Amino acid sequence: MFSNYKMDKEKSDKKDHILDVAERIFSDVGFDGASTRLISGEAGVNMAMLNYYFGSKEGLFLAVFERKIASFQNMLQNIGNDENMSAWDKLQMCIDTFINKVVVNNCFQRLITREVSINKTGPLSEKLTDILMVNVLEFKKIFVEGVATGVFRKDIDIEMAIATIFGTKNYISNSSQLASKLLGNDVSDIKYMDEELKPRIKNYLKTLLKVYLLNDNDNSK
Amino acid sequence: MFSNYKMDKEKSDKKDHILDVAERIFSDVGFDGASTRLISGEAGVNMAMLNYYFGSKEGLFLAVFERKIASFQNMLQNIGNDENMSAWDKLQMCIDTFINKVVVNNCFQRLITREVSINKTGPLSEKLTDILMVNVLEFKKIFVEGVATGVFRKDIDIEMAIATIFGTKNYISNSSQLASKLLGNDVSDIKYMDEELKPRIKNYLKTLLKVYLLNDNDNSK
DNA sequence: GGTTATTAATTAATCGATTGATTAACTTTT
DNA sequence: AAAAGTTAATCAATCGATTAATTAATAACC
Repeated sequence: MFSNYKMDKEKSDKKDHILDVAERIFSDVGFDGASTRLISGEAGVNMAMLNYYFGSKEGLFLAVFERKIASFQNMLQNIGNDENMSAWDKLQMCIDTFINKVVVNNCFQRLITREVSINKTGPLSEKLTDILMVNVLEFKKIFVEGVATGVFRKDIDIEMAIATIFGTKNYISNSSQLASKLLGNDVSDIKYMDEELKPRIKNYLKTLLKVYLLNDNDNSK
Repeated sequence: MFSNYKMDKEKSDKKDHILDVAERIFSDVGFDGASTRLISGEAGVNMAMLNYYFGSKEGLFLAVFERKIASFQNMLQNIGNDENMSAWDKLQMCIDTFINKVVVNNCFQRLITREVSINKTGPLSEKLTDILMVNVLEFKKIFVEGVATGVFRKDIDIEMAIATIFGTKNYISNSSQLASKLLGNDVSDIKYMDEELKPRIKNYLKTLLKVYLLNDNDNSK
């Protein structure tokens, strides 16, 4: 009983540790660039353990992916299902959640964007796309609600607005080098990221979408 | 004399052909995914020719890159240096040029975005970033001019607006699968791309930036 | 409860395949 | 004859995956 529990916990700890390391390395150098030798080496386990636990390199990658995605989707859905908020409030809150979450895990988000952009029509690429679509659809639901309730203008381009939210964020967080040159600051500096860049992105996106989406713009303010 | 010209032309044709093939393959499967055997095979040349002409696989990649980027940068600069246009007109024209150019070569743009997002601090990644920055700075110049001439509002976030232009476009064009699901159409369908999507992106970006940037918004229209 | 059989976990060594690059021989052009 | 272009063959390195052997943990049995 006790030993059973202990054993399960240790095993899961070890798996989690491998997933932690794999996530970091995948994010840094991409799927192709991350060798199983490097991952197992930095995780301090034998190379064969990766196949023993996850079947293959691709299985390891999917395990990393699935572990990561769950919590974020739950947060979005909880906001979307709140009855007491207007669509605009929901959208603002989702943007906050999105920027908070995704800037912390920006290396992981980079990984996803990169792998999805590869022209492979394999089950891996399909699966990644499907999971990303869940987030997209959460945003879309809010936009549709906003139009239906009259909070948003009727002539907005919902799909493009979604592309702007995700695209703007990706552009900043997907390439540290480019973003650092554009912004004149080191975006890998956590202090700058937390105290300046994150609030700036949030504020910008809200201001931008406010003038584009809302019916009752008060431009004098 | 004559034979010299002929020879140079044939050689350059051959080189160009290799670059054409390499560009397509690099764009489809990424730098790591593209083997020199595959490239040379599809180009119909011996594998050793790639090293003979371009020194290495990385040299070939840079050659592809540099050949591609020149014409686009010239177009942007010509627009930016036009004395007879307002900053807003320039920006609109740059957006048109950008969407036209980049949607045609979307696979190539995808390649750049992907490779730049890899956390390598090598000369290749640096060079890619530098070349991309040239385009970014062209846009920035227009924004700064717009603020200085009073055409744009003074409280706009220039860097973020740039991120929105590039980011929104990238989000649509970097993943065919995701974009197709978001838009409900096959974005790899050239007819749909040319007749519907491209005008839609242009119109959206102009409308969005107009309400965000301009001082004299006529929202009643 | 102690001993043994069974299963799970882990290791080192190695497999075949593929990678980018190079060599030396050969052909064409100058 | 010299130089440039081109080829097939091969290099060493690395890749993901697998094997067989060993150790650790669990179950079964007397």
